[in-house]
Parts: sequence; C-alpha cells; structure tokens
Amino acid sequence: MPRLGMEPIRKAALVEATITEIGRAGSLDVTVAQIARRAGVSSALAHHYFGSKEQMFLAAMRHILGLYGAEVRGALALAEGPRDRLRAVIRASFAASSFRRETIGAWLNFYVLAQTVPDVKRLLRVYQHRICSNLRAPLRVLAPERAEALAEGLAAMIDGVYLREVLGQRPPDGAQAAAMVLDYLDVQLAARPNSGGAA
Amino acid sequence: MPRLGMEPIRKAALVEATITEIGRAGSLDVTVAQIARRAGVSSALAHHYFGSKEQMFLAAMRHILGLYGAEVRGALALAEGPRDRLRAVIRASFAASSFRRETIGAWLNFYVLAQTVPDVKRLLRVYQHRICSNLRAPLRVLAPERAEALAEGLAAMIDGVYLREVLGQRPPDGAQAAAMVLDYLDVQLAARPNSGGAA
DNA sequence: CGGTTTATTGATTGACTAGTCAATAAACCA
DNA sequence: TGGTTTATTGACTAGTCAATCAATAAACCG
Repeated sequence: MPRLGMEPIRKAALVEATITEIGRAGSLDVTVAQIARRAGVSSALAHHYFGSKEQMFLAAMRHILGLYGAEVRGALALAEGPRDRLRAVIRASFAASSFRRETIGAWLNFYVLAQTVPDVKRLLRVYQHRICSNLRAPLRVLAPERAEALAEGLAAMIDGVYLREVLGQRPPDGAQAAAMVLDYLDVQLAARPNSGGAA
Repeated sequence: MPRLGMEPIRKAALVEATITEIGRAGSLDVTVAQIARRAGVSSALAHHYFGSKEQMFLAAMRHILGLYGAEVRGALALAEGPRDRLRAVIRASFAASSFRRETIGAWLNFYVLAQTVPDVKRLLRVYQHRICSNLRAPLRVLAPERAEALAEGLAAMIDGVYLREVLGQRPPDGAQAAAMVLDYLDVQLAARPNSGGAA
C-alpha cells in the first residue's frame, strides 16, 4: 500500500540507519541489507533510492557534517566577541548531537573511507577547512601572528580527542572533552596575549 | 626447492606486505591473496603461517607499535632531564620510521579494527597508556598539578596530527608536525611553570 | 475507467574471497 | 636408504553480498 511522497522519508530513515549501523559495527563492513532492515525497508528499495552503497555512505556523511555545521552556526549566533566565538566553536564540536558513540564511530570510519572515495575526501576537506576558518577568524583578533598555528593546533586537538574517544571504555563526556581544549586555548592566549613570533 | 628456516623470513615479509597493502588501499579491504602476492608467496602459505587474516593484521599492528616503541626508547636513552625527555617522546612520535604515508594509513585502519577485534583494542590501549606514561613522568617534575591533563592533551594532539595527515595532499612532514606539538608544550610550561590548578 | 507514475519487494545473479586440503618436493635424520 | 619434518602451492569449497529485475500494487491523471 504505497503512499506517495515516500522518497524523503525513506532516504532520511536510511541515512540514520546507515550511521547507526556503521557506529554499532564500528566498521564500514555493514551490508545494505542490514541498513535497510534497520530502516524498515528492503535492500532493493535502498538501492532504488540511492543507487549504490557508496552513495548511502556519502549521504550519511553529509548528514553528520550538516548536523555539526548547524551546531556551530547556532552557537556562533549567540556568541559575542572573538573569545566567545572561539569557545562557541569548541563547545559545539563536543555538543551532544555530534559527540555520541555511534556518530563518533561513524565519523572515524568516514576518515578511512576518505582514503578510497574522492568525494568523501573532498567533503572531509571542506569540513576541516571550515572549522579552521571558524577558529582563525577570532584568533586573528586575539593573537594575529599566531592565528594560523593556533587554529591548526586546536583543530588537531579536537580531532585527537574524538579519536581517543573511540577507544574509551567510558561513554563519551563532551563537557570534559571541551574543557580540555578550552584550557589549551586559555593558556595559549594568556601566554602571549596580543602579539606573536612563534618559532 | 624449500630451504629450511623460512618461517621468520616469510612472516616478516608478510607483515611488511600487510602494512604496505593496507596503507596503499587505505582500507582493511585487502585480500590475503594481495598481501601474499606482494610478499612473493601464495595465499595458502600466508594462511599456513598465520592461521587467519585477523592474525596477520594483529601481527602487522604489533610490528608498527614495536617500531614506534623502539624509536621512543632510543630517543629517551639520549635525553637528559625532564624537558629533554618530553621533547624526545614527541620527536620520536614523528620520526621517519613511523611517520610515513603507508604507516599512518595502516595505523588509522587499526584504530577502526580495534572497534571490532578485542585483541587490537587491547594493543592500542597499551600503546596509549605507554605514551601517556612517558609524557606524565617528566611532566610531574615540571608541572605536577597539571601533569595528568597535559599528558592527555599532548597525546590527543599527537593523535590528531596523525589523523589530519591522512587527508593531507602534501607528503607528511614530521619536523613541522613535531614543531607544532613542541610549541604547545613550551607555551603550556611557560604559562604556569611549576605549580597548577587548572580549571 | 485505462494509462502512467511511484512505491515496494522476493528472487536471482555474478563476482569475490577466507580458509581448507591434498599433493609435490626439498632437506634433515637415524 | 627410507621416513619424517618443513616449505610450498594449485585447486576447491562454501559463504557472502552488491546490484539487478521482473512483478505487484496503490495512487494519481485525463
């Protein structure tokens, strides 16, 4: 009994299911049948809407990055002044919507996928570029000379914290993770407040 | 024409080939046949010596971590004083023997594998614990109150730099990577030289 | 009401691959 | 010398899975 206008609903369900399955399995070795089952449809339908497994992965990744981007934009909208903006970006990176076991697991696997699938690589580069930009802009105000280096350091640290979360036995603690990066930021800014000349 | 005593030679070749193939493919989706071919033997022989693909992966990982451990030990042996020891550990993390495209690619994939294979997870935990210890010990001398937090921050940053290297278009530059982490360290230590109380 | 589009699936196919096995042969041993 | 161990492989098996297809059926359209 097919109702019309199912496409967006099914696609959304399949994207969610893809992330969940990858996160649970901790691997890209999930079958289309598994994903489809979780989404409550047949594997044939999944192929019908996405064309291939790779396209499903890509859509899932776009979804994750989209959520993250929304989180950042939302936080930035409320922030005033460069320091606040930096904090906003960092906190958004560990907000509950992104910093969950399944999402982290999926995210790590997309890094792996980027080595094989050019489209995924491009997508991930866009994300990296955007986060660096978001950090660099306020840093240019606070520490112009070191803005570039600090932005890269912060970005690396955020990625590193994510990565280490994958192995953690404890469930991820976004607040604590954010605190570590925020502390790094504070100390760096306190060090050479408004000028630079890093090695 | 089989000569005796081939086992260690074949095993070493297969381990090398495993790392190379995973690094090149950027994925764990490499066939035993591929690995064996690169090692110059049949896939049957690979199974003969390792029993299963999983054991090959595990051996490859032990090899990578072993190389890294040796690098750290070597650097530590030459270091004098806590500050020097810290620098040694960080530099060793980006030494040429470990910081190569293929090794980095393989290393990332082992993080993924850890989510599935308990033995790999255990191995990776041992590595993380060891690097944290190596950092903590000298930090306890230089900044006792913050030693724990700083060690975790440094470790996260090291992992993060590795991770970002995976996507990089340029070939990995260990010196520059090390410089970034060393700078982080210097600033943190300069900030509150011999006491603490981080938020 | 027919005809078209949309939704949906069971069944099938075609390709791939981990792991097994029996066979071959050189080297060592008693 | 003849038996055992070690090295090595080609061929095979059994299982998996992405992708396709033909078929069913509801909804919409003129």
